[in-house]
Amino acid sequence: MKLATWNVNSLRVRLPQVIDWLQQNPVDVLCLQELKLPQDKFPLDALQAIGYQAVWAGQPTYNGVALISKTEGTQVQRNIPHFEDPQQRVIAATYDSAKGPIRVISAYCPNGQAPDSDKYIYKMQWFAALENWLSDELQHYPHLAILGDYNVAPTDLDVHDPKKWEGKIHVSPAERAAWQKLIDLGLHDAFRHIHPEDPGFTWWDYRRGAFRRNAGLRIDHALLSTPLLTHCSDCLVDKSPRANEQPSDHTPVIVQLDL
Amino acid sequence: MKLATWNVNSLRVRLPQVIDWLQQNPVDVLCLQELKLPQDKFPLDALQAIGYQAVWAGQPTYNGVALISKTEGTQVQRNIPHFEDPQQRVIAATYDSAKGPIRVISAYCPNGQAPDSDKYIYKMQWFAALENWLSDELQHYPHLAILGDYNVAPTDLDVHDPKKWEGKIHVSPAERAAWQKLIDLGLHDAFRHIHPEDPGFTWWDYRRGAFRRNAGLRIDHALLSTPLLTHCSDCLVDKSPRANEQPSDHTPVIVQLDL
DNA sequence: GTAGGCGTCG
DNA sequence: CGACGCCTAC
Repeated sequence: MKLATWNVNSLRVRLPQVIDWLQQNPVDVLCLQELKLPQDKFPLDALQAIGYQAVWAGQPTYNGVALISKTEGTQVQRNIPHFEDPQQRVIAATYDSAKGPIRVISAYCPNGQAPDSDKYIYKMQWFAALENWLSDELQHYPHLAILGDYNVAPTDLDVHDPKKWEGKIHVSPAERAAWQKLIDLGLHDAFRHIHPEDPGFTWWDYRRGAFRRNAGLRIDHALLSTPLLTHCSDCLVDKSPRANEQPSDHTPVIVQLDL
Repeated sequence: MKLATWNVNSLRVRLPQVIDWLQQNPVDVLCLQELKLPQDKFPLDALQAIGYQAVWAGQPTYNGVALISKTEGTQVQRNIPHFEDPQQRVIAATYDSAKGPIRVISAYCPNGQAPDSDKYIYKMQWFAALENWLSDELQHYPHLAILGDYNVAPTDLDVHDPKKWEGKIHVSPAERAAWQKLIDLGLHDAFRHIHPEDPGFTWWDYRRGAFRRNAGLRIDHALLSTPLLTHCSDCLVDKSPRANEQPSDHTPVIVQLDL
């Protein structure tokens, strides 16, 4: 079973690339973030035409997440329960595997703007709510995978120029502490587990030729529950879509689960 | 010698189509309208790369005209003399031919919005200034051609559905009278001269599949001075660019001058 | 319907 | 830099 995550930065604009990518990479579940389209504008037909199903949570202009899958997802959950939020940042569904149900979550964690901003406070509250919810989910679903754009680079290895990023969002101590709390729930960073030394950047700023200079961050992650990690044989970043014509600033991360 | 006119509705967007069209149709002078780019953003390099020169008058967002030519134009005139106007709607230059100099003008006449609007008044004033200037120009340049988007359909033959257009801009009596005053200067409608019966639409609204239904207007014209008309052996509308992927709403008009 | 700007976001 | 919504223009 293959899972993947991709912040597409507008599904309307990126749909041809997503279709193309899925045909080249027929993963079982693709988690999307930043759909940037209202609930009723989701391009379900185009995805069904290539043999995929989908569940999604959209809103106009901002955010929006989806799960694109070969089989139908059940127990679909939009947003974090008990965390009232007009922003659509989470969708979860359960998929069948040979080893029983797998809970898959697509998450678009807040960006946080700047460490002294209201949006940073929201980011921290959001992570607290996520952690609280995940501790619950892990009770119900031992096989749990949460993939998405975390907007956190967990360590300096995940940052092209740690000096430059000091004191900025994505790397601040509070954000890294929030990340650690997720890990402490019994979740594992699949890419870092497989590649202890590879930076594995997943995002490059559109500006100043960041991709060309490989001036990136690793902020898109696949977190796996301990029982799932035992089945994880590979995790990789597919840099190629970042070199497309009209690219997203993020690129996909793929996890191979042998089950 | 071949002259042509094309309202491109953003040269930035249409540049590849213009390059392509010039390579298929290596006219001597191409008059462009609605560049929609500031003076310093004109894509001179791309045109030079295919062997063309250019003079232009740009402004941000709106209007803007150019003369793209194989040989250098001289006595370049931007705007109508003695008619102060921040809107860039006219550029003129002189080109050499076997029979002596030819004055070529690219004109983007005002749209006029609606017959009861301020913009309509401006349109009428603009035409008066144009007429005044052209009577002068004709004294200096017996071989004069003024090509462009006139935003006037001279007769009902130039309108797909004259009933529907009654009382609207492009066809109002005052606009047609302004057109007639240009004709009365000793200018001749090249297309209508060659094709007395062919509607020869040059513009189709982007909306409601107007091009598919051929619901167009003939509002782009080549006017020739009497001495030039004697050399005019053909005039045609090239509808093909209107069928392009991201088309302008206008399509080129080409004049063949045997000199 | 298809342009370009602006302001906002990331 | 490149999304979107809103505005204006044609």
